[in-house]
Parts: sequence; C-alpha cells; structure tokens
Amino acid sequence: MLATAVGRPRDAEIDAAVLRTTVDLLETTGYLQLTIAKIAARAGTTKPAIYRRWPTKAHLVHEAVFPAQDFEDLPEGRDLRADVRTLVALGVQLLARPAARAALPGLLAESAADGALAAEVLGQAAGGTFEWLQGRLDAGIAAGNVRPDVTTAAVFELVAGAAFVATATRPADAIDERWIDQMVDLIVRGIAP
Amino acid sequence: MLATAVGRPRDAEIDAAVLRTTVDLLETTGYLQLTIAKIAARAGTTKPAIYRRWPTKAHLVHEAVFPAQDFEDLPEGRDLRADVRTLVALGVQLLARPAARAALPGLLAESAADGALAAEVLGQAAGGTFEWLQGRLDAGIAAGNVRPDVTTAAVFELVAGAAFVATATRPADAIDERWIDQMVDLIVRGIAP
Amino acid sequence: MLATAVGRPRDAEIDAAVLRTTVDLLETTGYLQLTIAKIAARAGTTKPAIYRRWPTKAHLVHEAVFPAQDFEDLPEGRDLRADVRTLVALGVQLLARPAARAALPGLLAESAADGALAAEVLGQAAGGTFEWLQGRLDAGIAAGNVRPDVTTAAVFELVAGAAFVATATRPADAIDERWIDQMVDLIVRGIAP
Amino acid sequence: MLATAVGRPRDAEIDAAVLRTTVDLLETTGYLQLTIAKIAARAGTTKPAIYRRWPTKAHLVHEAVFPAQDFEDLPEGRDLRADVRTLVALGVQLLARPAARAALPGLLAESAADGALAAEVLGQAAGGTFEWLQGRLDAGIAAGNVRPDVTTAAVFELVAGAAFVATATRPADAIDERWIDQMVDLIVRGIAP
DNA sequence: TGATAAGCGAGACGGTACGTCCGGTCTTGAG
DNA sequence: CTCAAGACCGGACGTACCGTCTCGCTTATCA
Repeated sequence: MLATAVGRPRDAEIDAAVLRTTVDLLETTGYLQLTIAKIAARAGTTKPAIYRRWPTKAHLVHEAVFPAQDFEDLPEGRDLRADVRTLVALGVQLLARPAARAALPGLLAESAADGALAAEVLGQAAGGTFEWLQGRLDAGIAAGNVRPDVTTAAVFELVAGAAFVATATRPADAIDERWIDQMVDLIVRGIAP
Repeated sequence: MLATAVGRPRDAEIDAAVLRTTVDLLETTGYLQLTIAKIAARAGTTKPAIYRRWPTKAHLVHEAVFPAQDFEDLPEGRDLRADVRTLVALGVQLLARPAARAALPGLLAESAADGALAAEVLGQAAGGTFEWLQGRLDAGIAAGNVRPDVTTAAVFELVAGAAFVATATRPADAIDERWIDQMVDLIVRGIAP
Repeated sequence: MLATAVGRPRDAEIDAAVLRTTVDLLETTGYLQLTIAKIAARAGTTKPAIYRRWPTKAHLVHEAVFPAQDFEDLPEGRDLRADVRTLVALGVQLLARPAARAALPGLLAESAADGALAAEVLGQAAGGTFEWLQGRLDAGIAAGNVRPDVTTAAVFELVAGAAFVATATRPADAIDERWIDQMVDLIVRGIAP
Repeated sequence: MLATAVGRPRDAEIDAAVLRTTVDLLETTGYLQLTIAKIAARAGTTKPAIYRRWPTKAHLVHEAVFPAQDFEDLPEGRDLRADVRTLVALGVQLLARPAARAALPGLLAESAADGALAAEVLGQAAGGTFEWLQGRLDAGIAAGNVRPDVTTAAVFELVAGAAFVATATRPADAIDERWIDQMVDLIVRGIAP
C-alpha cells in the first residue's frame, strides 16, 4: 500500500466512503450477499477503484470491520479479575458489533482456504492481545492467583471462543454486563490455584 | 426425505456418492470454493439430482459433515469431571475433523443470512447436547460439585467456543488428550463452588 | 405396431385423442415448442402412453399431420394440363394446412439427422405420387405434349418446391386458385416441346 | 453489432471461432442436436460469450451459414437464359453446401414460431435477389422474351423451391451442371410467350 | 512546461456457477 | 401387457455476477 511518487494520487474520500459503505452493507445484507459491485455503487465509485485498494472482499471487510487501532489500547494490568474482565469485555466489544457478527464467519471461511489471509486476520487479533494476556497471567502466577500450569493459549481460547459462540447464538442484547460477569467468574475460578 | 410410494425411487448410490464427494472436496478446496457443479461432476451425477435432495449447498454440507446420528450417543452421566470430559471430547471430535474445520465457518456465514438454516444447524448441535449438559450440571449442583448460579448456556459456550477457536487456530495435532485435560480442568474448577 | 395377443389391449381412444391434440397444438404452438408432455396433458393421458405408441415426436407428428391415406387417391390421368393441376393442387392441399405448415420444417430438420425418418417422410410423399407423375409424363411424351428429355424428378421438384416455398413465405389466403393456375401454366409450358 | 466506444472491446477471435465451429458442428450433428453449450466448448469459449453476440441459436446459425455478403454480388443482367441460370446457380450454391442443408429446415422451423426471425431470414434472401429478378424479368418482357403476366414471386418460388427440394432429397453430387441446365430450360420455356 | 504515470468513472468482456426446464425412462399399484 | 400417476436422471438452458480490461479524461510528479 506504499504510495508511489508519480501519477495521480488516490482519492482518500473513496477509501473512507468504501469502508463506511462496507460496514453498512455488512449489517444489512451479510457477508456472503455482500458484493464489490454493490459496495461500489452505494459508495458512489466503481469496482476497479476498489480492487485497486484491496485485493479481495475479505481484505476489504477485514480492514473495515477490524481496523488495526482497535487492538492497540489495552490498559495497564491491575488485579487479576479486572484484567480478565478487560479481556472478556474486549472480546465482546469486538465481536458483538453487528458488522463484526456478520463479518467474522465469512472471514473465517475465506481464511480456511487462504493461509495468508488467515495469518493476517488471526495475527492481528492475537498480536498485542496474546502478549498482554501472557504478561497478566505471569503476574498472576507470581502473585499466587493463577496456577503455574495454566497456558495463555487455553485461556485465550476460552475467552475468545465464549465470546464468539455467544455472538453467534444469542441475541445481541443478551450479551450484557451480567453475561460478562458470569464469564469472568468462571475463568478466574478456573485458573485459580 | 420421506419415501413417497408413487414414482421412481431415488438412487441411494447417488446420495452416498454425493455425501462422500462433498466431504472430500470440502477438505480439498474449502467451503467457499465448493460448488454444486463440481460435486456433481466428481460424484458422477448431475446438478439436478443434487438439488432434488438438498435445497442449498449449506444443507448438503451440513448433512455430509454433521450427520444426525453423531449427536445421539451421549453416555449416561458418571462423575462431573468425566461428564465435562465427555462434552469437551465430543466438541473436539466433531469440530477437529478436516471436513468440519472447512465446513463450519461457511455454515455459520450462511446461517447469518438464513435464520431457518441457523436454527437447523444450531438446533442439531444444541438438541440433545444442551439438555444432557443441563442434566449433568443439575446433578452436580445436587451433589455439591457445581455452584447453583452456573448457567448451562455459559458452560456450553465455553466448551464449544474453546473447541472452535482451537480448531480454527491450532494445527490438528495440537488438539490432543493433553489439550482436553487442560480444558476440562479449567471448566471443572470454574464451575466448582 | 402389431397387437400382441396377451395382456391388456391398448385403448384406441388414446390413439385418437393424441393425434387430434397433436394437430391442435401444432397449429397453436408450432413444432419446436410442441412437447410430448403438453400433448399428454391436453389429451388427458400420460407421457409413457404416448411413447409406447410412437418412438419420437417426429413420428407422432408425421402420422398426425400426414396420414397415409392422404396420398392414395390420385385420379386417373386425363389431359396433361389437368394432370399437372392435380399434382399442384395436391401439393398445396397437403402443405398449406396450418398443421402442415407448422410441422413440415420441423420434420425436415429431424430428418436431416435421422436417415430412417427421412426415408419414411419422403418415401410416403414420393411413394405413389412419383410413379403416378411418371406415368402421366410418359403419356404426355407419347402424345407429343412433353419433351422426351424432361425428367420426372425435375418436375416433381418444381411442383413440390414451389408449393413448399409458397406456404413458407406467403400468407395462407394468397395460395388460391389463381396461384395454382399460374403455376400450372408455368410448368405445362416448361415441359412442352 | 455496433462497436461501442466505451468498455472492453470484443475478442474477434471468439467471433471467428464460434462461427467456424457452428458450421462444423452443423455438418456433423445437424441443427436440432446443435447446442450452444457444445459450440462454446468446442470453440474454446463459453456460453455467455456466445449469447452476448447472438440472441438465439437461430441467429447464430443464420450468420454462420448465410453471411450477408453472399447475397450481394449478383452480376449485371445479360440475356434472359444467362440471368435465369445465375439465379438457379445462386440458389444451388447457397443451399447445397452441407451446412446449409443442415441449417435451413431448422431455421424455417424456428421462423414458424418467430416472425421477426422469419423476416430476417427471408428478408436477406429476398433482399437484393428479388429486386434483381424483377429487373431481369421486366427487361425480358420489354425484349419480348417473357410473358407480361408472369409474376416475379412465382418464378422465385419455382427456382428457390426446386433448389430446396433437390438439396433435401438428392445426394449432393446429383446437383450438378446438368441439373442446373435442366432447370433453366424448364423455367425459361415456362416464362416464354 | 511538457512528458510521464497513475487514478478515475463508465461500462463491456470473458468465464464460472447458478438454479431450472424438460425429454425420455422407470416404478408402483390397479385392471 | 396396459393404464394413470408421478418421481427420477441428466443434458441443456439462459442468467447473474465476479474480477479484468479498455477507453477517454483528470491530476499529480519529474525532467
């Protein structure tokens, strides 16, 4: 995505309009019914303009629904329960948005056949989060709040998985504070010595 | 799929060949690249023969990858740990097969836009399993091994979610007995009083 | 088409109803749009009952539109002009009926790929007619009204061809007595010494 | 078939390959067995590419077998016999080719149900030819070689019809110079005063 | 300042896959 | 062996849409 020096520069308006439209249409029509042509028409541009920016629908949707900055602002660690709560809340916040609910299964389906895409999608989610969780759990072990044989991957799978299944099976308003509290409770007790 | 008395009966060979081919192609090409035309060609039959049996690709894949009988043989309850282990193992056994890994995100993506399909897919998984789990947890509560405020749905989400995320992110051989033991440990401790 | 002695005898009503319906539908929908299924439905019977009697649509149409007896009643020869007129009138009578106009190109198209059918269709038309014409021309030669080098085939081609092209290109009511007279005039002069 | 300024231009190779393949397959399989799918496969292209160019099989066959330019080069009139011979030879030349023998009944059958197609098919044949014949006959009348009451349509029907029936019933090699001479003789005498 | 290069809207193209129609066959149960 | 009823198989249909390409124009940088 490096800007070449020569030639007409890309119109940043188009980037913004396309990303915005993609989210809108995702919520309306779902991932599979979403087409580049529809996005182009609704964003007031053309298919080639979109294909110039994103190689596939999956890349576009990924960028539109899970912008990179969403994964960057994890707070400093406090006590264990608060940290777990932060993680569960992050998972819910990321996955429960309508656009995310619509996009994720589609992205996963595409990832199944495209390793590079899978790496990109998962890499981003895991990226900072995984290390952050590892740090929190290590601190917990040191403080005696977490069993030493608990692996970061297992906790990550529990948290992410529960959030994913909940968003896939529950109505949106059934994933609330009480749901989060319940999950936090289960996780914190599960990893306790 | 009720047999009508009148008219030429269906060729059972075709049913079998199509289901077999569907699983094969899923593992090879993935859900999105899978097409009815390819299945028909490889199974030695034609598209109409397939459309006569299954209304959409999703229905066919569902039946091919998650046949109904897979969900029917949950054993009698024993002690709590064994029961949780049964559930986790069932989740892994169902989701870790290559065809299932390829099929599930696709089915979820289709379900997002087709409520009836969602009900079918989830209904089957939840069908017996949910009630069975509820019974086991109630028994656990009665025996004092489970906190009374633990909900079946939450446990179900943890187990199914962990299995799903693990199959989506780990290599197949990294989901072994040790992984299961670890999950069972986390869950059992999480729900204990 | 020999009736076998054993078993239930065929229902002659069905033969008649199908032939009648075939002519009706030919005039309405044309040869290519005509289907065995439509004929069966309208004749109040079923496809298998029709296929039991006629191997193809072409055979059925042939029998329905050009029954064998139509070609059998050529009158005794009189004078040459009258004989030519008989032939031209026969051609017009056979080809100008709506069902025949609709059927003939279709039958010819099928005949192009099916030699046996071609022999049947042409054989019937040529059958008695060709010999009859040959006799009349021979008599004309003997009487000095026809050049000896005129071949029967050429005259046959002129008469049949003119009738065919006229039915294919003219409206039905433009093929009248005056048209016949004109053609007879051209032919009689053409073959005269 | 007007070239639009905008959009990707058509691949002329495909036009040529499809027309060539259509003629080949017509000679091999006949009109009714000819399918767009087979043509596409054999021409190395696809059905939509064909449907973009020709709305129906009939239009494609028409253009492939009777290209427009075939009807454009009628020579200046000379004496009557030579002119009639020109017309008969043109008829034979157009209709006796294997592809034309296979195509014509099919085109006529389709024309029976599609007036617009009929106008196109007949219009092309009649187009220049009819006027040309009219001019020649008028000249013949003026020169005293043709009866004034001879109509152009009747002569046209005789010539076209004879050529058509001959190609439909005779083997290809039986329509030779001698056949043409015989027909010319019959026609010229038929229209003479 | 002019040449070069890339982006843009417009829109048709090539080709994959779709879901359907229907032609001809087969099965059942009764006559 | 026929009949009515009806489903089945498979060839072909005509269409939707994806991603690419071409055009004529615009907008920037580089020589």
